[in-house]
Amino acid sequence: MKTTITDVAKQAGVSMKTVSRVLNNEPNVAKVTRERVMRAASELNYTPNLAARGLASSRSYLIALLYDNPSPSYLSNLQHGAVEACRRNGYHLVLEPIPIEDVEGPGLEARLRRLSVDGIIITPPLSDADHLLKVLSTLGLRYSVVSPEDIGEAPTVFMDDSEAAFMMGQHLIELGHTDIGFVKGPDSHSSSVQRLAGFTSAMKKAGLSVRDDWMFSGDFTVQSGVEAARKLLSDPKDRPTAIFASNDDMAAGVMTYAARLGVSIPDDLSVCGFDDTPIAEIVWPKLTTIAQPIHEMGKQAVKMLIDRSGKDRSRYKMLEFELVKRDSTGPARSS
Amino acid sequence: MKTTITDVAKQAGVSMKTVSRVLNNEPNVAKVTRERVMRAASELNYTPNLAARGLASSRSYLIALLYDNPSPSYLSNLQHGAVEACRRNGYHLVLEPIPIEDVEGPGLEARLRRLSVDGIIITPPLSDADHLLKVLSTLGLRYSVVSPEDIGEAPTVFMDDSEAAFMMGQHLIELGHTDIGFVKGPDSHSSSVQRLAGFTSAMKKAGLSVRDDWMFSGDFTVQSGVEAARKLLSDPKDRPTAIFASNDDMAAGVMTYAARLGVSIPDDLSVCGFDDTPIAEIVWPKLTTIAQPIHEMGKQAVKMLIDRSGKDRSRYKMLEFELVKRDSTGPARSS
DNA sequence: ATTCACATTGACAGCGCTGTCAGTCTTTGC
DNA sequence: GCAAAGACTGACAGCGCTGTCAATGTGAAT
Repeated sequence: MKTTITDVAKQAGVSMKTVSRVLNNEPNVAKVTRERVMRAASELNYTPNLAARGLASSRSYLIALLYDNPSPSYLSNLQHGAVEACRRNGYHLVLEPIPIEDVEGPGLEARLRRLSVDGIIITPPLSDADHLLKVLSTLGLRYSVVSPEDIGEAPTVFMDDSEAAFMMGQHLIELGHTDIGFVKGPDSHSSSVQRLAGFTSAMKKAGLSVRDDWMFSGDFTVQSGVEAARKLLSDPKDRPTAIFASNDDMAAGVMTYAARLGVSIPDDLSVCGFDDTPIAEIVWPKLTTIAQPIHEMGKQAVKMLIDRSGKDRSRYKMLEFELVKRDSTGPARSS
Repeated sequence: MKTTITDVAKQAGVSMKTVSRVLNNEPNVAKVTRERVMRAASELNYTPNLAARGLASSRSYLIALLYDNPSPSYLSNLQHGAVEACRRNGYHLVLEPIPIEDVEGPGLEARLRRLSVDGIIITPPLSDADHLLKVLSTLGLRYSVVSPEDIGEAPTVFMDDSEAAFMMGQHLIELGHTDIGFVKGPDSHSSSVQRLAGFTSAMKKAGLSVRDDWMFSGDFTVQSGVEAARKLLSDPKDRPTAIFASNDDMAAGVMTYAARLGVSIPDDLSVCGFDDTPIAEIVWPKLTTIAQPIHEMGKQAVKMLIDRSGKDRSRYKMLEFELVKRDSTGPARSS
């Protein structure tokens, strides 16, 4: 029933190997031969058997995406980018959730070994799990990392979170704000650290200081943004005039709480976020934030895995972010 | 370097075939033998070669998820459910985006054939593409469908969109609303049709009618919700007191526009959505909506593919929705 | 004791493809 | 014109596993 390479070979009057060569775009096949084979293949509706190919060539044409519970929109963007790059090169993307708490566990190594893919993409927060990267290296698996930091010796795709936070800080400062609150992300994410650092350095450069009691840690959820806002805005006499949240969800939380309090944005309070997720356009007023090239990161992560021998041998790729000014930030009230 | 089944067999002092039996949990292996093999395998750190297994058994242990540009949170939920079910059964999930406009195209058949997975999951809006389902059947591929309608003869997982919309309609009516506007989704999604039908029937049952000029079509985006609200609320003298949007994004759009207009929710206007995406908790006031068991749908879709011979032979599975009452709907103003 | 069913095991032949290597046929350089 | 280099092609041996079928051992049934 199923047509094999042998059938095609017979039909085209050549050897199996030649058919294989044509199908894999190998050089050194005469043009006529190539065409004859192509025709035969399409006449017979031939479809290569991936398992057989994999067995013989020890390549699976699969790439795994390892992740742990990121925000849906982040994951979805990254995926799209990755899938797109995969498709363009004849690869497929398989999903592999790894709870970060399992990273140190015993089953991990077996699980990774069993994966049998041609390449693995590591996404935050897994990128911060040194142990994972070490195991991957030990097992000799190809992988690339999407990470806010360029660590280790694996191909890395990243964006300069720190620089972006710096620019956002400057944006607020240019608007005349001096009393700025900050909502941090969890310390375990290195992007949290980077973002804080960028903000702090912008403040320092402007000769401003960051008040400890205007700095709260959230966990990247809307709820934690609300909590942070509750504290930051507790004293009507002594409030920041701007709040920089480390991601959009927390910024949305801050805005929600401010609205409930009757604090008007951006007149009484400027708010900005980070990531440019869909919420940024949904909240009102629309959120000023940092747009990450997440889609592109997914693409690049795959490319670095596939272009094994390409000319572009750079080990890392830094992508550009964009400061998207919308309506949630405005000039500081001249009090 | 790589340990093969032969190595394990040697180490355990049995034949390859026996090792294979143990690894695949086949019956008729003596307990002692089984244990000896297990030990040998783990001592050697043996990992089966998937490609070889696939070639010999013509099974890939892969399941493909076909989708076209759904909302990130929908996709992500469904994926998680599907991946979870896959993992539990030793399968892996591969992503396969199919732009709906390609469904009728020439490349589709080849692409599907080439996929070589053990099962395929079709998600909306692809579930409405009859041609796609037909091709899959023709090719003899196993597939299951996630769809608001139970059509065709393939295993189907669904939720009663119509019933849910009916209940939401009743909810508004019970609150005393009689002037209700509706924001439809695109006609090409059968869920749009179902939701409208459910709403209409609730209205009819209460002896109310749906005004044509209070009914607008959106495309499931926030922006289209804004547009619809602009029209629905254009005449301050003659406005609906409640608006039922066919999904949360459009509901959020309606709320944003209402806020801009100074129309207070839920005092002046009740708004409700459908899907219970994360936005529902982010907007203020929080959105009354229908929670879909999307995660569970993903799981079931995989299960129906895998349990080929299970006892549970029912061809479809209807899952329960939940009407989540939050703060965006309230009693109609007694004018 | 003898037969028979069934549990347990192993030998062996591929699954459909690609890597290796060797063979033939053209070019090219001088 | 002749050798060397290159272009093109095919034979063949597996890749690592599972399906088939036959061989053996074991206890129950007669």
